[in-house]
Amino acid sequence: MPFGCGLFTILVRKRLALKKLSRKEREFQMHRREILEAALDLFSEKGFHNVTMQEIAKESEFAVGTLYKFFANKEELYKALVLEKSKEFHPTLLKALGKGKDEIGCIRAYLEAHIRVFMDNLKFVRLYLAETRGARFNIGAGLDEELEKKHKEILSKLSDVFKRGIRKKLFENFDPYLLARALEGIIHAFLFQHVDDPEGHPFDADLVMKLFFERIVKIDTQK
Amino acid sequence: MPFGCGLFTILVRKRLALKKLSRKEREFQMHRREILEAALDLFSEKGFHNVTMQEIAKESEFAVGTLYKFFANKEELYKALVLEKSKEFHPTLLKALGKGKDEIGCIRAYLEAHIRVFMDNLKFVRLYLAETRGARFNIGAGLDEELEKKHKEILSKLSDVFKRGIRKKLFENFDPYLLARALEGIIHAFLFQHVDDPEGHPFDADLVMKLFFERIVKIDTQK
DNA sequence: TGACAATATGAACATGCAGTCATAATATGA
DNA sequence: TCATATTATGACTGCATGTTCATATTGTCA
Repeated sequence: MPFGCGLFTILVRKRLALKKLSRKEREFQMHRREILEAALDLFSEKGFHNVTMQEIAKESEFAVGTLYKFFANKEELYKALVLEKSKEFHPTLLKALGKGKDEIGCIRAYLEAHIRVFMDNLKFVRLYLAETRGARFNIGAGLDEELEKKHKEILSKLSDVFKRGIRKKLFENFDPYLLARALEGIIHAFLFQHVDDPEGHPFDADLVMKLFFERIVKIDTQK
Repeated sequence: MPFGCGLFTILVRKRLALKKLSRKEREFQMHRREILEAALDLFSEKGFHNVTMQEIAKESEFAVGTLYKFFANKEELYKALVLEKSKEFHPTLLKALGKGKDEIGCIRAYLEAHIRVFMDNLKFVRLYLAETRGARFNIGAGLDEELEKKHKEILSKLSDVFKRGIRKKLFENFDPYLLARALEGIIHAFLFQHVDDPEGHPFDADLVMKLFFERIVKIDTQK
């Protein structure tokens, strides 16, 4: 029986999770991570359907059969990759939203966290955006729902911040949810721009704050 | 030899393009369009890799072999679909950019055209955004370059408008290219929101204009 | 109407790849 | 060191699907 399966092992792992991992378990997790890392390189470069298990095997220096000791199939491998990475990000972003002194501070903290986290993980961002935005054609089902839920949660918390700001008369009375969407849209636009051409138009949290919050027209020509 | 190939036919088609098409030619184009229409339904629903030629054949009510009379292979079919649709949109958007009285008017006209065109073609928008944003994993090469060029052209013209507005002291002095990106980001964010939940948060050109151009904060708490 | 050309058809073929499993390699511990 | 258990391996299999082509169907015109 392969390591890491079966009821007994699950119980053992549960127990160990609270104390410390056995060498076996550490190695198992290490190998798992190596596979995911190799898979990330390939998937982010060529997309789910243009990567073969052979390639992942070669890149990670395991045999094809070994991959199936860690993941039930290609789809599960992909899901694990996207979901586990996302689970690192989402709490960071959510936490950041609670860190400001006032509502503007919260938005700013969120922005900074967002930019930092994404800049540090550009390879993953390609995958994440492919799943979050655009067409999510990569897998059958299961990934969508889970990611969608987390994404909605962030949008919801973000619009709560806007809502509070509006109630406090800090912000103009726009639809808070659309404000959240708009902010996200600007961030993504800049991230894309940056991915396309990292040297081109540098941007940071300051710039996004100014663009988003300050008025752009000087004279009032709105009808 | 299938209809529509060969030097002679090309010359004939060229001549006819100026006058009118033969019945044969009209039928050929009609069938071609029907295939593309069926393919659009399927691709926009399931993505390039999850649609088979069999399915396209069934949906379009042609035989598999017939599809290959119109398109060299699956990839060419997909390319034709995306490129031809894009070629309808891009000129509309570009033209709209020249239609305003002043720079704000141009942006407004662009926005209205953008929203209208996209709303009328939601099925295609899914594909377009999958190719334009996010990961463009669908095909080898060839589509990317052409679409990218057209997309850059619009961004460039859009930032020219911002540049003129800044020079005229109509707009604050932001990087015009980033303004263009930001506007596009907001539009896309709202479009996505709309695709996800058409009843939820309605938006129109007015709203985007206000969100983009008007300041959002009431009191000045910027650092 | 019939003879020929143009076009459509879908069963069959070829290929690529996800997933398996008998065997090899390695680790364990007596 | 050896017997046994554990884990890794990659050649192989089965299937899905893009593409072809011999045949059937339809259109054309005398």
